[in-house]
Amino acid sequence: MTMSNPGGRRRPPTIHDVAREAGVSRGTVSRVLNGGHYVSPAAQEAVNAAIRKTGYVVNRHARSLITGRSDSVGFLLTEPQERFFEDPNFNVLLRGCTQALAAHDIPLLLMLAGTEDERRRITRYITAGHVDGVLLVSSHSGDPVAEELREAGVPLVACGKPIGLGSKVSYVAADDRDGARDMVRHLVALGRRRIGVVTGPLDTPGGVERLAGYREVLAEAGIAVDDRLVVSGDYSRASGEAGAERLLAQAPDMDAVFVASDLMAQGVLAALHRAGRRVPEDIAVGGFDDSPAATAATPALTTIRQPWDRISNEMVRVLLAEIGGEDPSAVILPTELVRRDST
Amino acid sequence: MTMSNPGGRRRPPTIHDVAREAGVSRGTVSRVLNGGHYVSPAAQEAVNAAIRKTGYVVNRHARSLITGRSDSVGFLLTEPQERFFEDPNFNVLLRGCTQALAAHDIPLLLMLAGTEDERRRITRYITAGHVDGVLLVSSHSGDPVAEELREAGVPLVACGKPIGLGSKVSYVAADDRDGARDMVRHLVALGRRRIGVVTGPLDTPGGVERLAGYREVLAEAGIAVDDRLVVSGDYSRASGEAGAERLLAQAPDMDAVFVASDLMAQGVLAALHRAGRRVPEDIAVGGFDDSPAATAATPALTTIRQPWDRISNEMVRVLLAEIGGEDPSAVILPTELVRRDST
DNA sequence: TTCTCTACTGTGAACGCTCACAGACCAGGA
DNA sequence: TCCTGGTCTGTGAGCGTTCACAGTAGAGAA
Repeated sequence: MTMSNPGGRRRPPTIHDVAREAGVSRGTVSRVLNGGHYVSPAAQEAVNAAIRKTGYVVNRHARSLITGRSDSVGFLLTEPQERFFEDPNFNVLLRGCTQALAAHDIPLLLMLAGTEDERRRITRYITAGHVDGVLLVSSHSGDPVAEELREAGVPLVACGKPIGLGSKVSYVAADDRDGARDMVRHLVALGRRRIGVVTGPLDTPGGVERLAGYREVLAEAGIAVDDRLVVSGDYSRASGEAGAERLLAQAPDMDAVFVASDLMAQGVLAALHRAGRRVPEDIAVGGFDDSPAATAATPALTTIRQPWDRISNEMVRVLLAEIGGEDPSAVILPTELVRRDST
Repeated sequence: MTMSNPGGRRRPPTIHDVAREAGVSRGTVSRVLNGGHYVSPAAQEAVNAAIRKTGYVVNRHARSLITGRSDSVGFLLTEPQERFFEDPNFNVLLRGCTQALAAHDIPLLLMLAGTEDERRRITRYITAGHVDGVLLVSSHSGDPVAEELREAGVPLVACGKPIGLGSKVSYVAADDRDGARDMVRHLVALGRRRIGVVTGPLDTPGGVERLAGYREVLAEAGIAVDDRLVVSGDYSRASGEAGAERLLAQAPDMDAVFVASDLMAQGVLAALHRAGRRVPEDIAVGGFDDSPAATAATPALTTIRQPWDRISNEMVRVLLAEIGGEDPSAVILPTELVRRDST
């Protein structure tokens, strides 16, 4: 075996090499590459054979240079990163998006905008057209990146309803309110009446909506809302622990608690255990997310399953549609109650 | 405010626009962009001002087309993905690499090669020169992707020592054996003599080395190795649980157990709890990784901290060096014993 | 003065691809 | 017969950048 370029990387074949090999012109090869319209079957076949023989792979830089598209999308994280990387849902989302994009042969660029500097750098990078669109993961309101990108006309799909922005940005979200309703109805159906809640941050849609669902069900069940039964957390385990302690102090007769995330619910379980309350006998605990934390908890957590696999698929679908010229759209996906041992 | 292109994305300024604005030629702008050698201070200043004024950002596609470099690197995951995404260390690694690369203004492309199809597609993509180098996360041996990439001459840095490949591939790893030694010495120092071990998969360096460290310390302490005290897991929580049950059945007098990952250790704790053994009174448990699972466990886990932040930094450093033409190199980083409540 | 050397600058020519266009060919209808 | 319209093909131009090269100007040496 002879090596024309030992130890290094060979000069890859170009569209020209393929054309010569197939005995056709560059134009014909290009047409085959882009859908094969207006190409005779004979030419089609010759080109495909030549591509296989030469091992040709299209040079995306050259293509992007002329088309103006980059055929890649960004996955942008604007939260303080620890929180998201700590969140098991994030993994599922990232994996799902990567796979859904891979099916379209589109690479995913991971971008973290933690500090102000990074934020600026990334905004420039994106608005310069280095990605065709952005999958945005940032639930907090008032995110300047999202606003800037929207103004620059960059196709954008958020995960969860962005509070700060107008209605002109696409998003995909689980039906938080309905999920919360399901869980609280479940607790009510178990005969519980002193139902506490540990909400998420109230500047996030998840925080607001899940609390709203809780209130609605109490109202429809004719149970008065007691402010001592409502505390807020920040989705972290520690905040769940602190929240449960506050609830126990304010309302010792609590017989159930709806926690707006599984991670917080883990903290709640720890606090209840420490306080000597049995779960679910004394206090039933319902989580939200159906993350790995739910099954890891003792007892295993009854929770609301968010359809993360579908969410990531929908985010990609909506983004590609928007890149293709369609108008922004919102997708709300249903949740599901998963009953385990904590209720 | 007038909008030349309302609603859409403006045509971004080119190097030509900058040159005109600054009253110099394309060449001079290009020189400023690439380090500023052989450029007069006056021209330098004029160009920088023009860049600020026009909001110019270099078109990486055009640059890549001519330089042959892509100025991006791939982060390649060849494991069955669930496992890695379940692994908290993976997050830290991914985050660390993204940040370390961002400091060099290099985007990270996330690539998952789960199925055979994906593997082929990604190999083609990479060898076609769409990334300058690859950060490889795959601890199992016999990985065909790594071998193919190495043969194609693609700069490559593995996380953990790749078992299958020759010595010609760079890697960065924690000192597994030394970490295991520290933990087992710690258990011995506590007076434990019937020390079990739940290893990782024995086709991974982590599996092999941590077991070797365990054996070394027992030997140096004059404790005979008892095969009934050695079981293997696959780093998953469930396998830890199963492993602990097997250990309890085979060696009921066990008074300590070294578990090769925190996630497995969580499973071990659950099994011990179910069996009515108190930790650490009856059985001391030592983990490995110092992942979030360690602090989340009850009791909080004594473990070996892997320096993931340093690992990701080193991986990026070594990869960039290799892209720059340096020879492959291996980096081994020290671990640290973190004492908590389980020992 | 003239020659050399260095610092600096501008100008084609690529890089590999797509796109618009023009032309060739063949069928069917007038 | 000629024309029309569809299918198919090749060609030149150009995307925005870097690179090699040629050239200019000024300082210092001969």
